[in-house]
Amino acid sequence: MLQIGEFSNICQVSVKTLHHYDRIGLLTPAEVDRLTGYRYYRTEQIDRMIYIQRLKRYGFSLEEIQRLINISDHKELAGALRRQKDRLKREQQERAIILNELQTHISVFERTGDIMTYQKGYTVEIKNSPAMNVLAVRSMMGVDEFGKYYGTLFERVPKERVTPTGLNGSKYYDEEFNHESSDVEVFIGIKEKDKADVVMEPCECAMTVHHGGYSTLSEAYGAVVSWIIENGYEISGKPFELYIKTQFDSLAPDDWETEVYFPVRKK
Amino acid sequence: MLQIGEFSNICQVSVKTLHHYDRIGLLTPAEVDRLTGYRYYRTEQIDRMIYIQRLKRYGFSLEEIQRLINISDHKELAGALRRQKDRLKREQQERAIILNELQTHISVFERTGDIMTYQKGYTVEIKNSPAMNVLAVRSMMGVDEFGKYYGTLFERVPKERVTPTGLNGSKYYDEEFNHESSDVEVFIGIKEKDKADVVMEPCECAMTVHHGGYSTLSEAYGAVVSWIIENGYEISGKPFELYIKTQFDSLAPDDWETEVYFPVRKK
DNA sequence: ATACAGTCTGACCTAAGAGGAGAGTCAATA
DNA sequence: TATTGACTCTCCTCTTAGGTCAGACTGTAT
Repeated sequence: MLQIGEFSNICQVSVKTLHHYDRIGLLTPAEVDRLTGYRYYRTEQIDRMIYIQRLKRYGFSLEEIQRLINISDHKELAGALRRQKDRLKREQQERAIILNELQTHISVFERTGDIMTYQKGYTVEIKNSPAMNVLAVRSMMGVDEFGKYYGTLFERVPKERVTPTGLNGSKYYDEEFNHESSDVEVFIGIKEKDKADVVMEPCECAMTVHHGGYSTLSEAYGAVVSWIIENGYEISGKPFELYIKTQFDSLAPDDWETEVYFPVRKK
Repeated sequence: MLQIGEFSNICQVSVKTLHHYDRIGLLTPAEVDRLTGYRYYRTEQIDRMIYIQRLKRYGFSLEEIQRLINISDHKELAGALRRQKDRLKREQQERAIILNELQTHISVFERTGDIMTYQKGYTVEIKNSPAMNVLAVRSMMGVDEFGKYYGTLFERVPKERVTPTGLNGSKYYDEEFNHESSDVEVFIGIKEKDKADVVMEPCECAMTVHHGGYSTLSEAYGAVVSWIIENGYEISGKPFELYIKTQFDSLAPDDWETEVYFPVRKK
């Protein structure tokens, strides 16, 4: 039987952590002295502790670890691990993009001496949005679900014998911003007007082109809205984006291109 | 003047976030109605908000962002950004190692059907630790500072005209485990006994070899301690590690090799 | 006048422990 | 046997970056 201090040492975790795990029932000591409350652990519990630490390194929360430990089905467990692996991979990619961005930002800053230069490069102009016939689906969705919805749209292409124009985008219906779920319509342009879900008429828009990954798209939005206010226009409709160059053109995030449109009218 | 809702929309942050930033003084509205408490923002503040969001993406805390915004010196700011870049890079590397580990773990699990197999592979044996004469430095340090201390040791090699044996390691004096700072002695083996800081005599040890990155070293410790208890030995001294194959042999983490020693005696 | 959307403050909640206070416990020494 | 010092206990507060109500105002449109 090991005292909590010895056990903590062996497993390389703090006593505080063991207290915590006991409280939440993730790893309860093999024995607890009724009188003194002292916790005693068995050597067999080291394995469990090490397993827990490993799952924690893999990025699972303690709550998830609880569940994983109680899974007896091999396939279920393997599935959970594989999903976590995919999650980690996606996160790695996102962070790689951010790192790249930071690197660029630093070099721009060192050349120009202005920390804002990097985000001020938007040229906003008034332009008629293109007329488009689109297949569209509108729903509450998180940013990471866009792909799913585009999938369903592209599945309809052969079924409904329509011809994609290659011009795809999404429109934001939200009044207030929310990260997890927004009211978004994603759409793909098609040639056949009669088969379209929605016909988007051209309208006067303030527009800019965003270069780079989507994590900085809000800067383009900010730039356009600032421009609209400062130039005596007002917003007259919901904004939308057109994805001009994307990952599907096998380009790196740095080379992606997105057009941001805000319908406007002169005040 | 923009209401908080409009401003939140433009900048793609929630109203709550704006409340929060106001409270901590990171971004206070240009005007607050004395009577109603309503917050009003100016369009110029969009830039600042966007800058804040950008720094947040770079991984700075709000507190750090406060400080960064008030830095007027270019070099200082560039330095902070570069340090952050290095931090992100290091984290990326660590996560890449973990991802690799998880991948291996999954494939081992799918082959063996046992989730523990991966961490049970330690062969513990009784062995005399090698006699060593070492240059050593002992201090309270965090895991990430090891490199620094090794640097100071290697600087002494030419100065004191000693001959490294290539056998390097560290010894842990802590009773209780602590992540941020442990009482550690790092040492490098040298040939000259008379010039050594410490002469490590051979002693009976329970020993195992750990393959892979250092994040899982605690599993080797757990394995050895378990073995010691189960095989009727007791720990008679402080444990230490010898780094046999490391990054300095230009190997990937998977191929690193570390020997873990625990001085023991038969009970 | 009323409805309703927008906003306010304030209180409590999150994950995974860290830190500390004050009290009790264990084993070895004087 | 008494005491010391190390170890452990419970309980409390604190951390980040906001999210989630509740209850009360406010502003505008009908």
